[in-house]
Amino acid sequence: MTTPPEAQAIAERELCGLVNGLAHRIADHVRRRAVALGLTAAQATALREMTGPMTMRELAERMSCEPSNATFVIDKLEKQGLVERRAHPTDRRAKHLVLTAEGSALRERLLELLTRDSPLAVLTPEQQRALQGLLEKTVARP
Amino acid sequence: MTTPPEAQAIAERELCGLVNGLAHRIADHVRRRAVALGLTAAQATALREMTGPMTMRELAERMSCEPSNATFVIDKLEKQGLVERRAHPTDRRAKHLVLTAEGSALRERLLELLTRDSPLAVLTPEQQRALQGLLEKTVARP
DNA sequence: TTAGAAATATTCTAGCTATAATTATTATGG
DNA sequence: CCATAATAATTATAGCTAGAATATTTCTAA
Repeated sequence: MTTPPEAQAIAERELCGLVNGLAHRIADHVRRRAVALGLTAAQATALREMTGPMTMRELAERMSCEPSNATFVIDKLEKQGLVERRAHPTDRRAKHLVLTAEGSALRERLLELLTRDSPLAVLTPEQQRALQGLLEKTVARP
Repeated sequence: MTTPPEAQAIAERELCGLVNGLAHRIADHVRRRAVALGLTAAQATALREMTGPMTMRELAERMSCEPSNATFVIDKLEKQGLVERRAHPTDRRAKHLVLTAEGSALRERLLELLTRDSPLAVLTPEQQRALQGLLEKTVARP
C-alpha cells in the first residue's frame, strides 16, 4: 500500500500545522500559569528548563532558541534575583547559571502548576511514550 | 505496570521540550526556504495555510496565532500583491482573503520547496500517520 | 422589535525572537 | 610557539507575537 507523492505532501503540511498547534497550546498553558507567579512565558520556560547548573548555550539548546535570546531572558530572571551568572569552573568564556534559593523555590511552584491540566494529559502514559519516540526520531542529530 | 506521578511529570516536561523542538525545526525549515522567495517565515506560513479563500480569523486559526497577528502578516502580503482583502459575501464584518495570480504561483513554488528535506521526512508514512493521530488527540476541541 | 451580548477585524503597545556583528577566550594546525 | 579557526556570550537591530482596547456588524433573548 503506497501513498501518492501529492497526498504525502499534503499530509506532511497538515502535520506541520498540528505540531505548531500543539506547541502553541503548550506555550499558552505555560503563559497562563506563569502570570500567576509574576513571570512571562519565556521566563517560565527558562525556569522550567533549569534542571541544574548550565551554560547559556545549554539553556538556549534546551529552550530551542538562539543564545542571544537566552541572554535577554536570563537578564530578566537575574534582575528578579532568581538566577545568578557565575564564572564557569573550567571555561572563562562561559557563564555558569545557577538558581538562587528563591529561584529554586519558585521553580518548584511553577512545576507543580504546570502539571495541572497539561495539554498532554489527554494522552495515556503509553501514548505519551509513543509520541516521545516519534518526536525523538525527528529531532535526532545526524 | 503503573508510572509513579513524579516520573510521569518529568516525562511530560521532556515531551514539552520535544514538541517545542520539532516546532522550531519546522519553523527554521520554513524560514530557510522562505528567504529564497523574498518572504519571512511568518509570511510563508500564512501562504502555506492559504489553501483557499478564508477569513482573517480562519487564517489565524490555521496559523495558531492571534487575529491581530494575522492582520500584521496579511498587511505585508497584500503590499506585495500576493493576497487581496475582499468583501465577505455574507458577513460585512469579515474579510474574504484570496490569493492573486502571483500569490498563487508563489505558493506553488513555496510548497514545492517545503517538501524537500522536511524535518518530518525521517518518519515513514506509517509513522507520520501515527504521529498525526496522537497530535489530533491533544489538539481536539472539547 | 430592541437592548444587550457576541463576533470580526484593526490599532496600539509591550515583550519575544532571530540574525549579524563584536569581544573574549579556547582549541587546532603548521 | 604562533597564527588561525572555532566557541561562548553579548549587543544592536529588525521583525514577530500576544493582549487589551476599539469600531463595526451580527446574533440572541426578552
